[in-house]
Amino acid sequence: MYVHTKLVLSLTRIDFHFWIYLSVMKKKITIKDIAKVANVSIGTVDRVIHKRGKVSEKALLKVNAALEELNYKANPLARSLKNNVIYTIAILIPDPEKDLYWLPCRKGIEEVISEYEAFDVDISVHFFDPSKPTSFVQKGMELIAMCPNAFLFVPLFERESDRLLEALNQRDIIKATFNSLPRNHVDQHVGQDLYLSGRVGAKLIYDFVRPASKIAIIHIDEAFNNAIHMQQKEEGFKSFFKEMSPGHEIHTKIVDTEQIRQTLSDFIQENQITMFFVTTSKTYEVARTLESLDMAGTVVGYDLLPDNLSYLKKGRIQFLIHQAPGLQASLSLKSLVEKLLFDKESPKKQLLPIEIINSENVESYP
Amino acid sequence: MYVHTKLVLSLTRIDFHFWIYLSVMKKKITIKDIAKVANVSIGTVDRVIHKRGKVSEKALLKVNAALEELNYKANPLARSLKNNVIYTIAILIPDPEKDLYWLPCRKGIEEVISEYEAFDVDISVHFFDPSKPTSFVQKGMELIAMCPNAFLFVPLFERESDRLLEALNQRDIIKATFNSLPRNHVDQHVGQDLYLSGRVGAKLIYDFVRPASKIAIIHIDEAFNNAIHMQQKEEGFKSFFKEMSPGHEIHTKIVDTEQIRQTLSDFIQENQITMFFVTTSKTYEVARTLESLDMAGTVVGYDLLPDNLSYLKKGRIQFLIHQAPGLQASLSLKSLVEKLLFDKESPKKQLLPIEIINSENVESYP
DNA sequence: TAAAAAAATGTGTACGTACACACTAAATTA
DNA sequence: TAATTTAGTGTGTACGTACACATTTTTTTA
Repeated sequence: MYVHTKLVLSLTRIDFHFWIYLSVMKKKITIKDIAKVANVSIGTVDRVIHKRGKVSEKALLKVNAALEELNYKANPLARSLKNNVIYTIAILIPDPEKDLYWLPCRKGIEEVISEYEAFDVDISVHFFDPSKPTSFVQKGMELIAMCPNAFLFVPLFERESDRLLEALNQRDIIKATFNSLPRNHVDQHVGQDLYLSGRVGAKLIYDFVRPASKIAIIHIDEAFNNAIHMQQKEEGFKSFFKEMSPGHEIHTKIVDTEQIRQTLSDFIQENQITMFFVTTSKTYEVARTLESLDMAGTVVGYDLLPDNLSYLKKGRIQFLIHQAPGLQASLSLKSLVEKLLFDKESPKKQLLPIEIINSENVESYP
Repeated sequence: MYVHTKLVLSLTRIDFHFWIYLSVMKKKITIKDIAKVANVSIGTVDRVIHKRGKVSEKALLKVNAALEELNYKANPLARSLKNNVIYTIAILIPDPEKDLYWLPCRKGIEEVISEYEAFDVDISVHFFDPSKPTSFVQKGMELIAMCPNAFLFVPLFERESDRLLEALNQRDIIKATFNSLPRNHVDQHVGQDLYLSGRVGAKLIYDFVRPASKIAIIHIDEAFNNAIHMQQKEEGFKSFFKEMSPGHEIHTKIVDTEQIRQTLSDFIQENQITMFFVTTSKTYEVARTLESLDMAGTVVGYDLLPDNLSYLKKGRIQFLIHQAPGLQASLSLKSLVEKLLFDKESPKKQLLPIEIINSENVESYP
């Protein structure tokens, strides 16, 4: 990749420092170097590299040999500069105003946007209402119609996501998703293993379990049918207990956000539950209910929302599992940008670590 | 930053699609655009941007106005291309052959190297013997003498690191460190808050504590004097217990790697310790000792070494705190590369999250 | 007021890649 | 053998920035 610059100098005193300087210098291999070594013009080298024919067999051999020998790598900067195209990336995420969970996600995206402000990419963020699948499809279709080079979205709804993907297939748009569940035929997905996530929750609770402890899985959401992610967490959770403590009974409760406090309160008192695995970011609801009932309990749930954090510090939530929505968003966006600008390859499916948060290490998260 | 390209076209059928295409297209602002708007030559614009004078007040005003109005951002690609310099980065880390802990660190660096293979950076990795401070200084001095553009190292030893930093100050070399402890006057440091890290360990153990439990902090290392990081963890640990359970006695034991098993075994039996916070990656030594004594115990320690992982899965280690040496290394190297290539700014001090690992979420770590 | 000096401005070229176009040499046809 | 086609090759220019140098304009001096 590099060659030491050869040089022949009559070493006067002044030249001497120059020589030291140059002897350390390294030089990148360019097509010009290849052309020189293969004894052809840069045009021929270029034709070989891009395989657009019109090259004699003899020249082809020589150029390929030189390419190999000097280990040529095209300069991505020059390439990108010449390319002179502005790539567009459209992003569709749930409205953070409607659900606070998505706030870090927007923040992460905005950071990446300003990071690449000076580059030839045009990134735009759009929101849908997480409680309205139709808003998701509508906004999505609008964006797809504008034919961006890449479309990055949160596949919150199963069927609706597949509809968008179908539309994307018609056009030549890179398909990328993050968070929630990976769909088929997506070019790139960044997320977490939700089944494993459930097992992690189970292990955290298991460490506190006594034979008599009553355990419940709580799902808090308005659109449970579409949210398979909660089901996957439940499966993971149960699989762990099946292995470690097969006899232990585990209650499951789906709670609507309407009259949530009363429902929860009733459920807890009726069944005398003391250990809770909450599958969504609304974990604070359980902590709050326990607090109002003045009951002790072990609560493990999801995400670093302000309300969750305050209960974590008060000791009413023992652990939170961090889904890092911001990181997921920024990672997937970065991958897209670098793929477009420098055609850097990135893994098709990237599962981020499942991070365990307690009252202490929470301080180390931004 | 962008302008919609204006165009006036007589719309024949063929032109129509062309028009649609162009009307969506955006164009980056270049110095050429600025020159046009300010009604001067690009040379003048260039002089304004680089503040090298020889510009009339009138022109300066016009150019600055245009710069402001169009929100000009120099194209980092073109700039870097023109720059045409190969930057060198020298890296000095402990030899992974001598201490397995550093293996992911080397791996992380190698990944970044191949990631930027095609760019104008020349990154070289060098090793020192972590048990020999002199080897650290010697290798370090050699590298500094070669005058790289940046020098990235692990400040494992206090005094010796400061000696290197002094040498670096003589020359115009960017000073970067990761892992261990941040030193003064470094341009960039990536690490973890070790005091907080100790508190996290304390909290993890605290959740299991019964009034009668005997707790010990175990330091396993050969050169404790130089390793302030272990002291910081101890302080953090104790501070937590002082707050939460002031009366609880906490033993502290420094163990040399020589005759380690015997020493540990004796210590544990004599004091009837059941809960252990091990401040280094050699946590497996404690787990192994407990296993051989056939004693139950709670062990919290550091890092995902193979031996630690196997005891974690066996249940003989409850939690590991992940210091992510690989991530620290790759993050700091990336920052350096991007600073040199695109002069992207990065925070002077970056503290990574303290990650808690148990037998389940360990699967989600690479 | 002309000449000289200083200040301001514009032009040209390079970085490395990519591609259009012009060109030369060999192969085919009339 | 000349005219034409075709294969193979080389040259020139653009991308956006940065800087050296040439040129123009203004100011100062004689």
